[in-house]
Amino acid sequence: MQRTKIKEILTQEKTDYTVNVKGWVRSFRNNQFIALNDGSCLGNIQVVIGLDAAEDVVKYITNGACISVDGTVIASLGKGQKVEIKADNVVILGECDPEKFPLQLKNKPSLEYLREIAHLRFRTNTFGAIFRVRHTLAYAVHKFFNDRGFVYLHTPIVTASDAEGAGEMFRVSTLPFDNPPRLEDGSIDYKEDFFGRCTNLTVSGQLEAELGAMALSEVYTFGPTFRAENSNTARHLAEFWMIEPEVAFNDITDNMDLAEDFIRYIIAYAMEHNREDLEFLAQRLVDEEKQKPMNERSELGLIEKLEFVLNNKFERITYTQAIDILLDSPAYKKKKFQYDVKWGIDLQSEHERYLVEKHFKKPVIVTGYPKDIKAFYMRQNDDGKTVAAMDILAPGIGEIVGGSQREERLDKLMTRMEEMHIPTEEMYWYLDTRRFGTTPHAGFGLGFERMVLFVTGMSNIRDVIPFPRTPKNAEF
RNA sequence: UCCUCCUUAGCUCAGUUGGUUAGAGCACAUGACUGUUAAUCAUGGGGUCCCCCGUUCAAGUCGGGGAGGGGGAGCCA
Repeated sequence: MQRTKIKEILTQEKTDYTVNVKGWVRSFRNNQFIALNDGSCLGNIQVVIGLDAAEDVVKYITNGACISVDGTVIASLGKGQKVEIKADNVVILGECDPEKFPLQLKNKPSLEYLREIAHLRFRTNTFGAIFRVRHTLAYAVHKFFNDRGFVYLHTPIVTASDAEGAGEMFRVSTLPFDNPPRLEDGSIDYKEDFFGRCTNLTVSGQLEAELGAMALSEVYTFGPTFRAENSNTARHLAEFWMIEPEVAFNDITDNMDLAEDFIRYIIAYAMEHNREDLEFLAQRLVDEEKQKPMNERSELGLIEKLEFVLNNKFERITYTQAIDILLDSPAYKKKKFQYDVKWGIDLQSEHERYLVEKHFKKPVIVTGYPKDIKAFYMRQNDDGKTVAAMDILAPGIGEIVGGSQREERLDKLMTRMEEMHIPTEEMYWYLDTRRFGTTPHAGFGLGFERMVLFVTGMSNIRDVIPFPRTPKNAEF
């Protein structure tokens, strides 16, 4: 018999038909009632077996075991579920020794413990919900851009460009570690390496995305990104997924509009398609925060927070305005900030948090940063001091989007690169777009895991990617 | 990398002023019961108290060092 997904049985609520279901046992009560989950949805189907069931089958129906059930869907005789399966035949597909199985759901295992058994944590309600939501968000990313005529551009994972300065990079090499070929001055001879030059894993697909945009008009990337920073925080990964749209003819305002539409669209898509999972995650957050003092709890529930983002425009301010707000804030006057505030500084986490969580209480887009704290490719404003950068700051997450209008004027771009000691000859391919048919264009990068954090209400980025890579951790 | 907290049974955690035999719930085993919803009840097995060194008559408990993890910060997205 063809397998039926548990989601289909639970949502249709039809009765009196025969089915086959397969899944993993979540609980087995009273030698009669199996809570079975196949990952198709949050809920379990209750499978009822007779008290006369074969003993050599019953003894292998343990938490974690994988079973196949043939039976009839009937209206449940008990309370707590509308339909259940009266089993005619149960086959043990995979035994699970309960004494050795590390995942004991009744103990409400901690997120930290589950991280250590990340290969099994998919079998919990929480991680099932997270990864279904993550999938939906990823799908919505492609749907959003596809519906608007963007081309999905696969930018390279291996790159020889280290010009962007977006952080430490992972070296890609086939040279022997212990005895690499060397030049006369003792430095490593990369001409002998696989690519004939020094190569690394990409830290951003932006520069290549710009090349595509300067012909295809609208492109986006969505791929893995690698940073070899020794960052040990709940918001950083060494391997993460980044989305980088790049649009010809867009200015900084178009760029902000695109980012806002994009964020709203994928949240709305998840709200529509993963309502049950999000409601479960909302309840999880409430339960988790019960242990916190009142003043540290979220003002809004998860669902309310997402609805708020859907229904309210993001606040748009300039960097200069942000500094003025901070200087005028009670927190500044009471010397609550650890880092000083003055025009020209890079905004610290505490400053961003104040703006987003205390002052505006909604996502904030900050534009017009001082050029000295931003990357070379950002378009210089007429004031000679600032660039057309934009950062979107989200409550609880911090920077979720970083973007800019790009400097399309060759002379200004070259001058800036020279000031920042970026080799213009090596970057000829980037500069060629400004030499041959240049035009204003803009784009941004969005950290996908940070988006998943925001939507699921989780607080550690290691819990929203299946197998997190962080300093000293590449397990699984 | 810095600050801070934590590490006791397979899991979650208690363990008083340093005191003699380290506990509970869950999980597991055996038995009972059978329309349960984290099923229930009874009985039972289960410990490198993270590691090393030290103080002490005596260390899970105090001190020093180390490892791993959490939270915050920096770097960064």
